[in-house]
Amino acid sequence: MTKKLPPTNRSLPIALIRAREGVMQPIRDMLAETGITEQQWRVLRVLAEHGPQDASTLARGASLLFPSLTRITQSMNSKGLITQTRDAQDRRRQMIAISPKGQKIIDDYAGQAVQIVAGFKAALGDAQYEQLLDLLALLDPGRLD
Amino acid sequence: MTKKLPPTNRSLPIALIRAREGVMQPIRDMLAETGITEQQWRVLRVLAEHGPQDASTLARGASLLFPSLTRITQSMNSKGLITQTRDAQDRRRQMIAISPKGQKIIDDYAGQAVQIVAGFKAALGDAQYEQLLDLLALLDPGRLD
DNA sequence: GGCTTTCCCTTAACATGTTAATTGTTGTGA
DNA sequence: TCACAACAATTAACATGTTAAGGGAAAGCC
Repeated sequence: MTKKLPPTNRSLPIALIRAREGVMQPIRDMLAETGITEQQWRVLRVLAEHGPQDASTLARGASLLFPSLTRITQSMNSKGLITQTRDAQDRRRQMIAISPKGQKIIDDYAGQAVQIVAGFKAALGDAQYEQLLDLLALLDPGRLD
Repeated sequence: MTKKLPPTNRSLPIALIRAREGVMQPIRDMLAETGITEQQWRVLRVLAEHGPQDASTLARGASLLFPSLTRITQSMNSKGLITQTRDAQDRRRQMIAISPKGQKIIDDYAGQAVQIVAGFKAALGDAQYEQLLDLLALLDPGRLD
């Protein structure tokens, strides 16, 4: 029995890509006027939610690969959105914190972001929305929070 | 009532990223030995499933942006995985077809790919798996197939 | 025909994803 | 203490994501 690939419109990886596309488009539109990218927005959110932390923790929290995070934090530091300080005890480790300027972006746009997500929630219905999050969490490789 | 952002671990965009990460990792591991990328695999799959087609149709089918597709097809053409011919009637249009070498990759690895997806399907259960695909389709911006 | 508009695709520029190699630091065991 | 493994972060190299601009070809209009 030669197993055949599912049609691409029922392919899980492709469905994930397309769903992400659909969800991100309005968010990207919103972020366009802030001058920051979607990933930089994630970094700010994680820092605002969990406070200052080292780069490894931040990478996990924002779901970014380390090399990406290195570039992103450099860029955000030069824009004054975050601060980076080397840990005194372990000089390999770097502590990253959100700056007032970064916090202001979060404060200014959190409302809009909530609205956008609320739109999707309404489109799916609360129950299905929560179930979707649950199912997605099952696919998450690092769900050890 | 100041609306607050949901915790990042219940954020839909982030959940989509993490789920995609989890699903793609084993697929990327498989593709590593083929020498092609995840996107090139998608292109081959769409061409194998739907036959030769112009670049615009292929871009939609493989969920790739046009500039990405231009680079990818150039690379795949030089590797002999696809063929590109300009349409005689409309010389703006480009027809793209899978080559025997490209088809061989599909044939050789389709079985493994099916196994990997079957693993996720088993982990979620058939019903939940299908429901996940349905929910994701609702978020797809271009679900006009 | 000549003009504009529209369409299909390509380039360009910059940011990120991804893997592998590298640098600087800390911990460890002989 | 000294060589060596383990660790945190960076750098490099290449592919893709994303937006904007460009270039050639077809379609419409006068």
